[in-house]
Amino acid sequence: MKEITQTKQTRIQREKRLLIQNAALEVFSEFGLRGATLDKIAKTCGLTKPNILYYYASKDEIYTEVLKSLLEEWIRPLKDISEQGDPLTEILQYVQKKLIMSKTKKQESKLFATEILHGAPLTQNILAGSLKEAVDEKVKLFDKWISEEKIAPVDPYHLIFSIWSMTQHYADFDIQVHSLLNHKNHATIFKDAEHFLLTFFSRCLTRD
Amino acid sequence: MKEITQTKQTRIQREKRLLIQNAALEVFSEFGLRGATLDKIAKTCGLTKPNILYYYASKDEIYTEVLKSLLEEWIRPLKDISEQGDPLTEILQYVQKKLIMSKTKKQESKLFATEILHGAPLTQNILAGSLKEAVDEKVKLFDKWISEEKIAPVDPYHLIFSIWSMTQHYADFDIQVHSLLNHKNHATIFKDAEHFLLTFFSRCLTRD
DNA sequence: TATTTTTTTGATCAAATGGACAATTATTTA
DNA sequence: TAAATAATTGTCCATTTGATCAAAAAAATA
Repeated sequence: MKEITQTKQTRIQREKRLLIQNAALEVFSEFGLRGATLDKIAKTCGLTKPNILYYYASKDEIYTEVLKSLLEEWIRPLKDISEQGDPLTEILQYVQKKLIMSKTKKQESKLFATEILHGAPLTQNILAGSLKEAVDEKVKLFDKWISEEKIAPVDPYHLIFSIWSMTQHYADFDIQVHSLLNHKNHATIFKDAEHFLLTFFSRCLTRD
Repeated sequence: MKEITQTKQTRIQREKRLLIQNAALEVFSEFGLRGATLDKIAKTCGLTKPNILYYYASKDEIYTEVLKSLLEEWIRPLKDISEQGDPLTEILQYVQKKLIMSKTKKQESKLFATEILHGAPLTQNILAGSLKEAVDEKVKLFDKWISEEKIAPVDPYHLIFSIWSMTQHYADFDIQVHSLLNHKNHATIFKDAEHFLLTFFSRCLTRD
């Protein structure tokens, strides 16, 4: 097995690769690329180290693959913002979706954050590529909504940044959030966060 | 030199320790605790590896010291929020200060973010200690301002989280920000961000 | 200046770790 | 079922890296 063409994958190959990816996500998100070891990943998924290297040529290749599949998922909700819907509703729904992702995809959020934080060595092209495309498209839409006076005038890029940062904060900085909120119930925190964010953004987007 | 009592430090000790700390900040913020090597730190400050280990017992000790001195600086602007001032002005000034810190202390921001992201193994006690104290005090103040109807009612904890996340985003995710904004001029980005944030928060805090 | 103390460094070590490989085992296919 | 292919693993290797230490150099002190 040198080249795994997507169509010729064995059942075992599919299963094991997925197994490895899940373990890798867990380990990479906790320890980062350099802190993660093949041994840790191996132990996490119950395989041996050489067996992992039978499916992936290198540690870096695992990392890249995990990150790549993550990124597509990461962009998707943004693309769901519809020109047809009510502007404020569409944006608030996006905020909600992103917050839910922070709640249910914490590991993914942390891995992505670590990658960007350390210079995005493996994702620079994606940032400048498909992500930028998706963002630019929605920025145009927001500008249109602003010119039609359907939402208050704000810089659309910075609006998107604010949604990303505020929602992802609850995943990336969960330790801090929990620590400062006296380790309050997880569900409660997210309920409060949701209420705060929706209030916040609707106030901001419905004023001249 | 076994125990360095703060008062008995040599001139050389003070100089070299500072030299090492600066280099360590640079390297740790770029590569994280595990990605950073003593060799890199040594090369960055022009010392040899054993020489560094003459001043610090271990790599972890360097990391801890850098982080500790960073944290005090990090909390300070929060403490500056004054009960005497105009509530909205005080909060907006805090936002401004935090944004300036993101601009001028990018490395510190990234190092802190990485630490929290990976479970704050060395700062947990500080989070639960002095940071929590400072936050709780300001939360009380915000609650007071809300009850006096001087700012709009919002959850003060989440308000603080939102300020932190939105301002620090411009340091921590600078790669992404620059990439999506066509590598626009650095100063311009921060000017736009400032305008956005001030508009944003004043809208949110001046409504029923 | 002579002596003591501090600082610096070259050489070296042990542990961790990514990866290679041949031999073995399991699975698929003809 | 036999042959071929795929999957698994024990063993080993080379490199990296945090840390040690004794000897040399520099600086401080008496």
